[in-house]
Amino acid sequence: MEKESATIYDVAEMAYVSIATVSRVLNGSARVRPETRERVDEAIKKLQFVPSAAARSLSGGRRWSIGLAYPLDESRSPSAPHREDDDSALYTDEIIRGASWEASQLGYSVFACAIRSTKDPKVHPLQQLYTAVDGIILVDRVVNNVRAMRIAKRMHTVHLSGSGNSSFGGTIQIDNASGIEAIVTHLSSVHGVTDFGFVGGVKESPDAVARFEAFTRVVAQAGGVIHEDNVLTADFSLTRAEEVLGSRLSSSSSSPLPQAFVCANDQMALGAIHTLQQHGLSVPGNISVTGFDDIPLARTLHPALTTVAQPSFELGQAAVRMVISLLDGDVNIGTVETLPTSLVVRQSCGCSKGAN
Amino acid sequence: MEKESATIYDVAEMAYVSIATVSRVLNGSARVRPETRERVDEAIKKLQFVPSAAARSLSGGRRWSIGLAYPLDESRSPSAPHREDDDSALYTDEIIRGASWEASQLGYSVFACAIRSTKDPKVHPLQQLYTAVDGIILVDRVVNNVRAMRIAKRMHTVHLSGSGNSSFGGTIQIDNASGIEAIVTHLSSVHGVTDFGFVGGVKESPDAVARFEAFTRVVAQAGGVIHEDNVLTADFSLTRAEEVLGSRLSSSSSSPLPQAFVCANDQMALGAIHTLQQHGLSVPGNISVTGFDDIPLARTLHPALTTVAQPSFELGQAAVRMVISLLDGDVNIGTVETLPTSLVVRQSCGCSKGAN
DNA sequence: CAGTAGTCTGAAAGCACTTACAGCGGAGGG
DNA sequence: CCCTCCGCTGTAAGTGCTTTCAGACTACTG
Repeated sequence: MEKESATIYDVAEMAYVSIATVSRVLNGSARVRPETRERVDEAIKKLQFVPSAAARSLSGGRRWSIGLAYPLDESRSPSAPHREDDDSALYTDEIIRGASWEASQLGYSVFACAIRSTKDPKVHPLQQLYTAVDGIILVDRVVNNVRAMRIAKRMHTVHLSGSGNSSFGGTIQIDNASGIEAIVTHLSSVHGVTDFGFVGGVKESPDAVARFEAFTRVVAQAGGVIHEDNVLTADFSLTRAEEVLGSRLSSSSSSPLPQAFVCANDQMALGAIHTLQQHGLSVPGNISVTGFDDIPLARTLHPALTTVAQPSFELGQAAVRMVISLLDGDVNIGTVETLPTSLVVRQSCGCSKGAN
Repeated sequence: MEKESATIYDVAEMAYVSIATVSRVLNGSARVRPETRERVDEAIKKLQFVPSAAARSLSGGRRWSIGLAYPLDESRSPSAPHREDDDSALYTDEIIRGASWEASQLGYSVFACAIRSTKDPKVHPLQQLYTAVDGIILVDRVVNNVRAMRIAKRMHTVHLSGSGNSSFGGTIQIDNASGIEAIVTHLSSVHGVTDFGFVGGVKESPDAVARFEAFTRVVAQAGGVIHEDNVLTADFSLTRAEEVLGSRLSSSSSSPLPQAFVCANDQMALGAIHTLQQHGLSVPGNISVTGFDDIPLARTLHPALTTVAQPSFELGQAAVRMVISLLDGDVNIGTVETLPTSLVVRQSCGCSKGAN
């Protein structure tokens, strides 16, 4: 069953030159006499020769490809059907598209590899990947920090949505702070909200932390208040958000409900809206809810979700650009790039349909 | 800027053995004395050694990874914002997830690589990809047949949604015929449709051809009629479908409009519905419209689209399984596997909201 | 016409593995 | 006690490329 193909030796033979010359033609680097180059090109075409990336990379050349590792949601198994709220994956897909597009502009290609966190095979997929590429993009927390460090030690790495404190590669992050700021400011100035609640994510996520910090800061600046009972922590999932908010509503808290719940992502906002409605509260009639991410579902919902859009495509592009800069030595380890977010006003904040 | 890592030599030195023995431990193949093996394992751990996939594959070993090439929609560029009907991409994403999942079950990883058709760089991304993997999955028509042949010559290949006449690899296709059959039968027996119209795709697409053939055959079997004027050809896109249907409606045709338009995919069905509504026709009041693919948008539409669901995830899984079988020699070149489709009844055929 | 700079090309040394093949011991049989 | 065999390990060749170094040749100079 073995397949075989022409090698650089075959080309050299056919063109009456040495393999070194063929290599030069291939890489366009050194000066080769035009007629020689032509002979070689012809032989390449005739033999349908394609240089082996394996050999090429072994000998230290560039592979012109960059790897992108992203988490494969475990809920996506053959047994589990597509879930409505499972659109978090879309976020990743869009990043991959941005990365692929940008890479192709720059003469690279990206190999995207899904990593299953629960699976720990003898040889990690990431290891396969990173010996086949020039640099690696790590989406969010595909791997733990230990492994990330290990990878970064032998491969140029950029983290997407990382904490930014990574001294072992580049980081691309979005401007969580200004996104939250826009939300809170809108709520405060347009809807007159002064009493705020928050539904946050896990503390391990840099994004979650950044969003919460920005939240408390901006609310204080706007002169609003936050009752401790109204600061909830879920794990970025819809169901967990429903649980924590459910128990908050059932408990006899001393503080009143806030006028608005700011959620750290859209999934949790959906959960929050659902739970509030179940408890007989109208959104945004009785209480406003906002999200973060702008997943596609957010716009078709009733009420449509007011949220913060992340430039997913651009995130991918920026990551590719940074990896290549790292490769070329144009940029230093530890560089952090922050991409802007934009407020998307819909109805769940209290704005009417046509507004903005 | 160079990164470096431990090699097999370092491990050998630390464990007081030869590199051959290290290699044996790595591959678990030959018999190595337990205590020796232990020493080697220890050294590997201590040095955080990871074998270079490049070197490994150069010397003939398996890479334990398979490539997946898919088309990158050109409409997805930085300048073009996300379009509502652009969900065709989701189909691919789901295939990739299925493939990744299955591969990880079987100890492989998949590298997904987006191919831009309009871009023809000096070195094709596919070439990068296929020297880094053991086998390749080609989604739909990422590359033309010539290139596909060339690839298949030196690499085990399986086509997704290919024509199936490919003598140069395996093929996974969906059961277009029974999907269309289900649609037509439903339309005929439940809604009493006898006069059918069709909105088809480009002739180059095996899927388009198969769907149209099945359509004519089954309508005939059901005793229905098809007026030639009502057989429209678009290119799988929403806008093109709007155009061709628009000119059909404006023209003074001798034949009446059909009772139902069967469309070769969902995008075109959306276009058809929109155009019909623009011309003052109600769907499904005056005319039924059906799709094919079951894109997410199909269910949130008004009216919700009756369509045929493809098992995208399973498609990916099957493809991976077949590549590996090809690799192992368990299956022959030219094998074709057909996956079933399922009818999804919603409202655009005329069924009421709660039905089915 | 020798000297010298400048072009182009080839030989060969890696790169980090896998895998015959050979060799080295000790155990068992004659 | 020698020979054979077997289980384990090392030697070395091969994998397809890049790149350094040096050589061959041409084309100018003085």
